[in-house]
Amino acid sequence: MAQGSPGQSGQSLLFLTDEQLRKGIEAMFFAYRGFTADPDRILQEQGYGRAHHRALHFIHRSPGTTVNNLLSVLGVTKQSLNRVLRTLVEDGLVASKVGLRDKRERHLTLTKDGSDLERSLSDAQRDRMRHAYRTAGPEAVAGFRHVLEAMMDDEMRLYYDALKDQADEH
Amino acid sequence: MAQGSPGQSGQSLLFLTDEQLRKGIEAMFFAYRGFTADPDRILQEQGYGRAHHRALHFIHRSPGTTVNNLLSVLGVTKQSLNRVLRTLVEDGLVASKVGLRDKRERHLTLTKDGSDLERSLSDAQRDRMRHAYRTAGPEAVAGFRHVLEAMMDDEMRLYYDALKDQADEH
DNA sequence: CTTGGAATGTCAACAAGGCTGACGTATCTT
DNA sequence: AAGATACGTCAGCCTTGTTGACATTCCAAG
Repeated sequence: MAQGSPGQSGQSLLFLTDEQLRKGIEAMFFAYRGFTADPDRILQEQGYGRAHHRALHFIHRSPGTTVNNLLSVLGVTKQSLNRVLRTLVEDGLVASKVGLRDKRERHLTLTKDGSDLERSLSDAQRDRMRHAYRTAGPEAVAGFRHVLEAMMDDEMRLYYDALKDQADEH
Repeated sequence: MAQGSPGQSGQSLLFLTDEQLRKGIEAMFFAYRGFTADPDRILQEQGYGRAHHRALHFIHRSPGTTVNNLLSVLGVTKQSLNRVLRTLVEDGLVASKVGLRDKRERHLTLTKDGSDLERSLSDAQRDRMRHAYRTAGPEAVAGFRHVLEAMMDDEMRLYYDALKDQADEH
């Protein structure tokens, strides 16, 4: 039923057929596997999982962030995040400091060791991303970002934009 | 170190800076969450998980496929797949028939109920994909697919291309 | 000042869904 | 007849999601 009937409005809508959409869905599935494959290997060697990677990434991205902030961005429960965070703190990769203004808050930063691991993880992930970008070219990359941004939940796009803006002010 | 040194070859390589790559990485992260959000809601109502969705998707995509085929495409162990497959067969969503030529094989197809659930899942996922495609436009979509394909592992691209080709012959 | 509610973070227990390893049973294939 | 292949299963482990209960801290109303 959703097979775009031709001659819609002069502009071709062939890219919206169910078949094209299915290809996009499978592309997301297979590509995401590649996207996480390299960091996953490194993490496994160290006895960590993908959840640790996500925590390290966003702490690196927003040093001094609170547990609650991280919770919102990661979209998991605080109990789930806490387990991951605890091991990272115990292992000396993340520093958790009680807030000065509000002592209920914990401000999170990476230690030297944490930075080192984060770097090795994001280097691996960037290498693959760079390869994909270089292969596809600048215009494809613009389209890639465009589609992904349109695919996010509105709430998530806020976090995405906030991080993006934070990067722009320098 | 990976901040693209300017004046490389006349062509701008600004899209390969670490900052651009980081934005791409976060776009993948947030977009994938959106990508799975809608089916996840439906699945939860029915007491299933993402693993069931993947199985249903690829059985729908390649009716009569064998367990081994599915294993390769999904990239999980047979024990893991078997747990999911067993519940789907028990619940009457998937039919498992002994092979005619090779009786060791089981050929998997969706039942009426299985097709119904698969359709409701893929409708939800396609709706979001369609919205993203429509928002971004045909050229962006081409770029999107291009980058994703370059991001896959070679092995996975084989499965992706095989499925794609299968669709082309009609 | 006190007290109750809201916010923040921690501990405990459970479930889904990955994984490895070992094994059994049919069924090809040589 | 012997070995390889396809599939299923049992057992047990790990990561990472969930809910529920609880301690601490802050703030605002009385």
